[in-house]
Amino acid sequence: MAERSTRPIQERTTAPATTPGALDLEENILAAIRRIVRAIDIQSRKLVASCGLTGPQLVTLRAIDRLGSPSLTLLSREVSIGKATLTGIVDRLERQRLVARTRDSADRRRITVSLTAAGEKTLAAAPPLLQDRFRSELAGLRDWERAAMLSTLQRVAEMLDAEDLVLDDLDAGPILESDRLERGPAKRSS
Amino acid sequence: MAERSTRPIQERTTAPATTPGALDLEENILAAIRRIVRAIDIQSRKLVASCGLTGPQLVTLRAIDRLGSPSLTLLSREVSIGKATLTGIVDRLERQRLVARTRDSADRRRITVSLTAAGEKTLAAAPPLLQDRFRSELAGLRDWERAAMLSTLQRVAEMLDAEDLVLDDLDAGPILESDRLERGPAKRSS
DNA sequence: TGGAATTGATTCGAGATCAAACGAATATGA
DNA sequence: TCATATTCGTTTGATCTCGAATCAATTCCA
Repeated sequence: MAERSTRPIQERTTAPATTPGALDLEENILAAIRRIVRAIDIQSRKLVASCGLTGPQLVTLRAIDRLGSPSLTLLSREVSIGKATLTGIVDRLERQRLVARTRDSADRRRITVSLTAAGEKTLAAAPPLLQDRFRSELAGLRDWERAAMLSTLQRVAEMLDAEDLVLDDLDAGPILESDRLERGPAKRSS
Repeated sequence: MAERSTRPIQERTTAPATTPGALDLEENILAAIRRIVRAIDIQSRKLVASCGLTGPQLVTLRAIDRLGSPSLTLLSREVSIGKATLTGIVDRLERQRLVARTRDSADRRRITVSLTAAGEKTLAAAPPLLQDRFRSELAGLRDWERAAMLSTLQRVAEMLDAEDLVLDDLDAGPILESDRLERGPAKRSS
């Protein structure tokens, strides 16, 4: 602090655009998100040590298992990862012999990805993606708290990404699946 | 839509591991976070087009402005970015002549980073970090809703990262500054 | 004083991330 | 039929991300 007084109000050249004070909120939101992202990334690296898979790799592996033998584009939509990125992830998964690429005979542009036996085995043995501490704290919450937490995260996600659904192509319908969890006001703006 | 009924309950190959149903919550939470991350990343790339700075670069620039001429380690803590990462970001910022590194004369291990005139100018002209749509929706919320949203995000961040505060070193005290916003129960676990 | 431990920053290695550009295959329309 | 458009996956280029290892400077203790 104390510094603060040295630099008056810092000349807000960029217009407030919203309510005064809202800017700080934005920065705090961003800061919280940054911390979340970082924590998940760090957890991902620990995962590598314990089972040889990174977070995105494990998420991808799970999605492949869930979807059967999806095409890359479908998989990309499912896990919210761009096709370009997914290509690299699948490359590394394939290098470890956990998945296999197959050209679709009907539509030869398509590549389907499927788990190998080793992949299934690895998947079955893989630890959870989130920190144990998070999971136990989560378990300690009341149902409505959990629901509210998820709901808030999904709300933020919607507010942020609905606008920019560009990502390579990604035109297909909404992928939202927020279980039943009523959507609240649902402010369908725009 | 319609798809929904096609995919029953999705064959859980991986064992539940906790309370049944809890896993789905985790996956949904993770999915929401992934979407948030992606949206922010995409926004970051748009930022580059509009002002030549990426999100992390802008965040860093702002923190430098706010802190005066911080050392890299302090800056690292402030923006929740590892020192290794920050070195690269500052490199690129320096390459653009927006900041300057200076060796601290008192402690010559330290490097302080400060804004150049060009950096200040760029910073003043930089657009907000979050999507306009997000910002306007945020502005449309009631005060308590905004507070609840921030509070939830911070709570999630706490639940996730308090455990893993390794990040190179990062031992110093809490950096939290969530303005006044009373912390609620404050569950000082551990 | 002088070696050991600590701290600050950088470098290295690996992976994730996206957009844009690309080549190949399929679909569409004239 | 054939040219054009669209879709699919990959490649390329740039950044971000971290931990671990490393080098330099400082502090600590004997």
